Amino acid sequence: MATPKYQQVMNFLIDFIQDSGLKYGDSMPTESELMKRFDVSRHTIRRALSELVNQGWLYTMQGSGTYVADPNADTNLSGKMIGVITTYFKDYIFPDILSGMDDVLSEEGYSILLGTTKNKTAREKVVINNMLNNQLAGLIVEPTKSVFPNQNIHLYQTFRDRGIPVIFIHATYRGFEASYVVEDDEYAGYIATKHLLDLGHKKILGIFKQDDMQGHGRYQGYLNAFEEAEVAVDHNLIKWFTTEERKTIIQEETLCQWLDARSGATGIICYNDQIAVNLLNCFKGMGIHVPRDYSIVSFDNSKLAANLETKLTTVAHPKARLGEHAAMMMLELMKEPTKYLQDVMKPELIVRDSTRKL
Amino acid sequence: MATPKYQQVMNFLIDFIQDSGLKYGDSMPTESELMKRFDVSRHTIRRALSELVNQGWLYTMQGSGTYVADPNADTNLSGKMIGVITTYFKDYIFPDILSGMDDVLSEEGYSILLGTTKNKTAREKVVINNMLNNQLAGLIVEPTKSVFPNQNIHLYQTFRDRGIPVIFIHATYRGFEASYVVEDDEYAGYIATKHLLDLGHKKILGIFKQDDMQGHGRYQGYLNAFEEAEVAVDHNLIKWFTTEERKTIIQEETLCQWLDARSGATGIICYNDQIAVNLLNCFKGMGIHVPRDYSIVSFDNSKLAANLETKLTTVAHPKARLGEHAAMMMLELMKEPTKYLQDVMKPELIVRDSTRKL
DNA sequence: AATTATTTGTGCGTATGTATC
DNA sequence: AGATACATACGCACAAATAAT
Repeated sequence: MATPKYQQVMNFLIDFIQDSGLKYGDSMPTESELMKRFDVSRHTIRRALSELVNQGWLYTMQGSGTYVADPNADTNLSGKMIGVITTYFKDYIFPDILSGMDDVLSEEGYSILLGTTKNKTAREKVVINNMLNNQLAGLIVEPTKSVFPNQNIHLYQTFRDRGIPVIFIHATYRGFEASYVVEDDEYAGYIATKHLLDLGHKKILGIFKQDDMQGHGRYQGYLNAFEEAEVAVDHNLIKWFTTEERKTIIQEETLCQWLDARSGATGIICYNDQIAVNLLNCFKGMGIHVPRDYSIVSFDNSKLAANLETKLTTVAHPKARLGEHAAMMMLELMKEPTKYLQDVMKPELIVRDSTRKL
Repeated sequence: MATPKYQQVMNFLIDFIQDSGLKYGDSMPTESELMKRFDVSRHTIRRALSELVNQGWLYTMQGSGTYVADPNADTNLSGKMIGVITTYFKDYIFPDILSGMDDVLSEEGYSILLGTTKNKTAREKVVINNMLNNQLAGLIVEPTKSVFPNQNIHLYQTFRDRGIPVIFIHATYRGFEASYVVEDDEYAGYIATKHLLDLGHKKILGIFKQDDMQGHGRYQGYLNAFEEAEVAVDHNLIKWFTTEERKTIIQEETLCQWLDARSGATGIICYNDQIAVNLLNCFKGMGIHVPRDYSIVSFDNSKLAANLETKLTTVAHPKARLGEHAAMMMLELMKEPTKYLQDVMKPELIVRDSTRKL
């Protein structure tokens, strides 16, 4: 015997449920009907049905009938989980994002299953596969190396094939239509640069991250501000760095050279607060004063920015609100998994002590 | 009929497995043996066994027999998860602790299932129950309101009954023997206070948290340092606060009164960096200078402490290392679930600019 | 190396209990 | 109250894999 009869019945019934588009609560044929249709004993039918109940396809009510189960319901034993994949979650803005999500999701009885990729696609693959093995109700992802074509996209597609909503935050993967909640990075870059231009700065250095979409977005905003102000952009003023270089990009020796070769610059747009803090520390050692010698605008408005000796002018990242929005979007998508929702959040400039009028 | 026969058989077999301490791979009685023993049909036995297989207790091999399954093995579909319950995880030290755990656990292919209690036992109960519904390989818990008798302890006991290791971090529940990784809070309070005493301070204010063990531990260390230095303790100098009061405890109006009534004090021991930061901000508005007017020592060495205008002298919390230790302990306990392990980590004093010699 | 007994897997038939409609 | 539908339970037969002889 190739495949046992009860398995044949199971396979038929699964196809039947999917093809005929049965929804939660729709009733299945009775056991005796199935006996006749498949010409097998009641025992065989019951075996098939009970396996399907166990797998979460069906549920039974004694005296009433057998019905199609809601795949997202808590009919199955496992608790409700939302997977969250981020690059990191230590320090900086991730705890706030996660906390915002938790506030919303825990209210609805969901727990967060956490995974970090450290911005490495190899780790991302491992993490996603691990998440696939758990029965998630939804998945929220901060993309890893979002500017590059990602070989893990088919894994995200697998979630959607299973009817599990996927939401990207912070950035998206190009060429992959999906729901997302992002900050308007271009606008952020624009208002940061415009602020310096408005203060009279013309020669403005830019330090941007090369391997995520945020860096590129903020850079584009930088260009837009210059274009609007009808000031020519000097591409020689831009410095790009990668995840791997993020800790070594700001060092006193190289920084000295870089600045000397670009004398006359009076403003700096800094990819984020962390880089800005490193910069300030370096400057301290070099006898460079902010904002006297350089006006600095950075991004994210992390805790650091407000507590430094020279408080940073920075573009506030929505953080907790972004997490909340993503979580609320998830709750919506779980009701209508076929939809794609988008949410672009406007950042806000916070002027502090690191910028001055020329 | 009260309970069906197959369920009676199931219950018996579960007890049998647990009581006789059967391990992974040990063989169960054969179906015919069980038929005789329970005097039921083969059908009933098979029904009981198949349910137990489904629940992950047993596995069968055709022609060979029925065997006890390894609860921690990946025989079951779900990915490997470690539950982590904390009071909060936003800002402050929790991201570091979690990050330390993640570094170790992700290496071994585990994901972290997160739950936050916001220091409320009602929420703790919900979170634990949610975790119980997921098949965890282990549970790491930061206790909620650890000084009070906790009505959720029986829930933690349930985990252990299922052979799932439970580790407490940060604090423990009184009267509940368990594995834990904690900071030596008493020692932390001792070295903080001793530092001020060594600098010549005698009248030292203390601000402590009332509803967790850390506060009490640090307070005890405070007392110990005074005792060792043979200086009498003035209990009037101590201020206690609760979770609910943590945001309002430091306010200019009340602070003024409090300090006036305790004139002559020159040092302050602050429950943690957050309180200390609030204190410094208040002092700024009141024209009080640190360390000129007061020497302040706080605890935790959070990111805040090093980036303030007046860099805080603080007792460094192991943070990431604590997370790593807890994770490594978990890996050990999963091999030997019956053991109880303990790890008390010594904190270290970091002297910065908020203290001075009298 | 082949046979045999043991053990689980598949399948049918029947009877009775119990909840629902 | 009765018909219907699922739940529990017993018994039998044979297949397939394994382990021991």
